[in-house]
Amino acid sequence: MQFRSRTHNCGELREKNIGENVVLNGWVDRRRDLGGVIFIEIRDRYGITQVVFEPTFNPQAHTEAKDLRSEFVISIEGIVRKRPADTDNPELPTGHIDVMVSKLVVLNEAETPPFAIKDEIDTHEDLRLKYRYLDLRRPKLQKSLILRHKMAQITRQYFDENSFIEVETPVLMKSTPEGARDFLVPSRMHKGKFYALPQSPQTYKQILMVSGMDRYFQIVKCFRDEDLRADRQLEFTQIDVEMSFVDQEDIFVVVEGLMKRFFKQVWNRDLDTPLPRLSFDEAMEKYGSDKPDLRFDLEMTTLNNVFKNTGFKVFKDAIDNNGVVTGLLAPECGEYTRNQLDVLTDFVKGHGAKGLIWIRVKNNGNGLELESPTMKFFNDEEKKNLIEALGTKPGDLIFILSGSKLKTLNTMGALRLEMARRLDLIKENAEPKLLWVTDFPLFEWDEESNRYYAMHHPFTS
RNA sequence: GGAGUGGUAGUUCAGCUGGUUAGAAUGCCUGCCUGUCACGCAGGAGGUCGCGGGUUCGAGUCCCGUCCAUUCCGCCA
Repeated sequence: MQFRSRTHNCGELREKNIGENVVLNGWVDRRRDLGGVIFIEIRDRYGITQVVFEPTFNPQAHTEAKDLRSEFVISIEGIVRKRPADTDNPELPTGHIDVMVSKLVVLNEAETPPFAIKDEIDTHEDLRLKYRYLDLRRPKLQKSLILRHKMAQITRQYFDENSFIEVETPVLMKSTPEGARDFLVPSRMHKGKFYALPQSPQTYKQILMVSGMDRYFQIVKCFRDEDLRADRQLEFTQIDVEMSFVDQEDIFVVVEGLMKRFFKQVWNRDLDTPLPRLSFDEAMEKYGSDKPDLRFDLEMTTLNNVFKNTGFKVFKDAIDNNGVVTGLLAPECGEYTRNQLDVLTDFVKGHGAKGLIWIRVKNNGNGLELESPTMKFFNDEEKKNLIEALGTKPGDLIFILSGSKLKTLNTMGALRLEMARRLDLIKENAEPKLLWVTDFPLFEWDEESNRYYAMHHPFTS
């Protein structure tokens, strides 16, 4: 069948094109058959354009258009027209015009798709993955791919401007002792032996530094054979960088420069630099995480000083064993029911805590009163100091956890995030809060094996 | 490796302490409709209730097993 190749994509026609004879190719996004007139929205990755079939203009095309269905791939030829008064669609960039069709060619028919090709769907991921080619037609996913492309371009340009060399490193390599499990590939030539897939290009980039390459980067796929999480895949891409003859400050400057450029060129936002910095110790004590979410204010407070002479055995044991007593103030949660508190107790138990101490803060007429099954273990001075340390008000709820330091702080950090979710503190369009976490310990004490083990370090892995 | 939650129409879900013909929305099909844009209106089709076993007069519903999905812990960072 004869048809012309496309003259425009589906996102670019404007009022200045009125009167032109154009050819569009794309997928049928939506069909509105009014009987006498048929509107088809035709979609490609650039956008959507409404095309019109009218029997008085072209009866044959109008008749053929009755059989169009979702996701048919079509080619249309027609005249760009200004839409009649009051029928513009301000939602579409192309919404001031439509195309009166003189010729329709169905390039491919389609079965009814198992889910709608639009952004707002709640179809389960397994079905979306089964029909990945359909899912990828959705504008949202197309935007994601385009975003990745754009960030890769920015990354290459930025590092090139700063004298970095992009080097591809091998994918089939010898196993190296990183933390995670290696993916293995059996070797045909060396029977019984295996290649490992890289968890990161760590060893190669160090060789490059020794070789005098001086500044290297790579946008590189890495593989870790560990159990999945919602935000964790077996394979992922990282921007890998290494520099010689530098100190920590130089690394901050280089990376902040890249982040600044991402924000500007991708979202047209100005990112203030230098970024705030937080030491690992401070991050753990205040937020219970080495990657704290600062988009909301809840902070944890270490209470070791408040309870340094306590008679409460649980706290005393923690403090004597170099552990921690940490508190979290949940504002205006004093009305939480016993049932809600039990759910939260189960939550921290799931993270390895033995239990959760909760205290309701009340007003008894002449001052604050703390109400909790645990209160009998605290003396008046401890109560007073606790109120002071947390700055609590009537109606608040206090949580306390105690135990070995990192584990307990981590658990409270998880509770902090959980409370933020429950209190809806993380707003949908909240400003991103970037920060550096510095001064990571090189080794961490492991209680179970009774030995130190190496912690990962943000600049080496 | 462990724990929780879920699996019912193409899709997303409802279905109470077990009880007549398993529902809704949307999608799909048919008809009507010349300016819609989530078009509208009328009608219709569509189900091995994940699978296997058990309890019961009777199971979508309760029990056991199993598979799959998902979230978290461990793990990883």
